Amino acid sequence: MHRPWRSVLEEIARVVSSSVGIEFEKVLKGFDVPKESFGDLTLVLPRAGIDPSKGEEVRKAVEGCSYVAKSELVGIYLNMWFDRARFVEKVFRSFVEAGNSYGVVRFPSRRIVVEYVSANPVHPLHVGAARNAALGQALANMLEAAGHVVQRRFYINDVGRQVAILVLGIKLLGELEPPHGWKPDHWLGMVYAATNILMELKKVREELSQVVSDERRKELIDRMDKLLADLARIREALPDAVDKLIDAMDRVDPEREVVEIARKYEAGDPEVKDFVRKVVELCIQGFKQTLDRFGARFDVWDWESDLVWSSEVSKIVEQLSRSPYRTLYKGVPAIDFSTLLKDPNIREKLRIPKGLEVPPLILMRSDETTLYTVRDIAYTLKKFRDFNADTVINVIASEQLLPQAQLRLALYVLGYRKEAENLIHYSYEMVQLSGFRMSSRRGRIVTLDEVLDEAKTRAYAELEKRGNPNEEIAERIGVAAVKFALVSVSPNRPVRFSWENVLNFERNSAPYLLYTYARTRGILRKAEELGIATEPRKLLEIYDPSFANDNARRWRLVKMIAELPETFVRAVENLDPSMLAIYALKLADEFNSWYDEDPVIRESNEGVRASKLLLVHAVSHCLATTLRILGIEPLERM
RNA sequence: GGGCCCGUAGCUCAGCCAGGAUAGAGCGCCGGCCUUCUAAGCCGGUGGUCCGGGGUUCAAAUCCCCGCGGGCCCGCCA
Repeated sequence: MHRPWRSVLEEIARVVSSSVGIEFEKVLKGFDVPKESFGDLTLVLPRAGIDPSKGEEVRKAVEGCSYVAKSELVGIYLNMWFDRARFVEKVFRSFVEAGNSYGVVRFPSRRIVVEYVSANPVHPLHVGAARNAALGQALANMLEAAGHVVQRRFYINDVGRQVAILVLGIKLLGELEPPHGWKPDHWLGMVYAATNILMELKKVREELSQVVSDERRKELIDRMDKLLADLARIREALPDAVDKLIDAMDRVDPEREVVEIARKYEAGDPEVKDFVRKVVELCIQGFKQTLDRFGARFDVWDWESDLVWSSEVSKIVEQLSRSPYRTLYKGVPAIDFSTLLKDPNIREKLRIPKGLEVPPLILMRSDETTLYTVRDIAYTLKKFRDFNADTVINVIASEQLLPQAQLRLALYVLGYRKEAENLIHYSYEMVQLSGFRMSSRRGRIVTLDEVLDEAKTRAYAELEKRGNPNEEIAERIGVAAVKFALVSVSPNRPVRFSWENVLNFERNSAPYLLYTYARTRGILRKAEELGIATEPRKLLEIYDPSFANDNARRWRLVKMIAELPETFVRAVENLDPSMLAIYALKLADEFNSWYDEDPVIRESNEGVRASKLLLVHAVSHCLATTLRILGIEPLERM
């Protein structure tokens, strides 16, 4: 395991530990990276549990450590300057020896299921799903890099009202073939929204036909206007279909039909089953195109309906019904968690916030159809079972906190304690649109497809400006820009979507990182063309370890190279890939500054040039490693 | 009413979980740098009651409490 930074710190900590008799771990915690003028490393004495009066003693001990060239005691701080040449040697050796695996640290391997995206198959994926996809893939990549065995799953929510509404729309339209030029999920999304709106309009009109107060009447008319405006927008795109739906809607009782479709589907009625599956599959087909483009891959696609038909869900209902926590809630069977939640240990084990009140989990509707969270219990168990998983991670927006808590509690009640403890709700805040609220039911969404298209267009324009337009490269840059924008902010901070934000191509962006990487590759390529050896092992034979002695930028870069494994460990422990994104940006910043003032190839001293080339290799590798984890494949040229 | 998350420069965000020395980037704005490894770059300048108030501490953007503002949730939806 190559962790140069860590091993240097450990060496110093050992010396300190034995000199003052404070535990090694405690000393390690006392280290901090100070401002540059204060050295490379500082030991905050009180934090390490060391009395500042013993400072001089510790300082003398530390000076005996081979990596410390100089030390200075300033108040409670013991500032240390490293022996740069020794440190450089350590870092370069680690880098070369580790080869491709430098920067990632293997953890004890676990089997982990990551469920992500799992968008409702009734409309195209929107920017919210994109954040999920970006986070989920980065998370899965990161865990894999850490040595875990990861399985990626997509849960197809084909049971329930939403799909039934879409199916009704398709049925009324009488065709399951998107018009020419339409991506299937986009078309279905329109049909879904139109059907939804028409159903609501019908309800509003019915209420209006009865006697209601003037105030209510005003409200209803207002709502009707809004619905009509949304409908008009859809009609612009699909006039024939909408007209046909308007017409057909008059002849049916849509509410009844929807309930009927949902009920028959759950019951496994062969005809309905066949038709619903066809519709949903069409939507999934559209999803797959987009997800593929976005780099979100899945090992398994699970159909929610399969769980219902296989009676796995009813078994859960049955088991829960026998539980002592069973109660009646508004006349239907439910599970009451309130007694369970009085036990603070259970709360802690199941990671349920201390003040959170969890409402009862209703086991089934009065018409005996199933409910989402109950179906999810069966699904969770399936995920654990199928993959023999140690951990299951659900990447789901924070708005689902409550049902996810119910899920863990229900597993606990069922006796699946290990599963309950190892089910992680990987929560993230949603993407907000400034200006308007997305509503898939109204057909008002910003789709991932249009965001990616726009990103590509902008990247293409930029490439054109530089005189080498290239479709494929534009696509990769565009997709990377969007992904990075969504994954580089920490998950529990809401992302405000704006085109400027997501399609930023300047600093703090994927294009900036890709550009920087391409620069590193450019140097190595050019060196080879000039007949300069660039093979790291060869360079290690002739390099000059003192090349950073009098150069702040070279030195900073070496330290940053040493830092990657530590950043990686922290990112894995916190399940936070955004830490890697932040690291990559800082590394790129430092590299670009260095690049500008300190030429590599024109360096006349062979040893120094070898050191510089090693540094370029290392930066190149660290950028590539972080980018790949974030789901971005670096480009050799831009 | 209760809960979760967020509040740091005009804007977008690091730093907070593991408290430490004058709080960091980018965008924007102003001014420089392309006969020298890719200017999607570099250098300099501008810009901050770290939402407010208490508390803990030798030390608080960071921990605790109380407020305020914003997003989300509290459904026989998913």
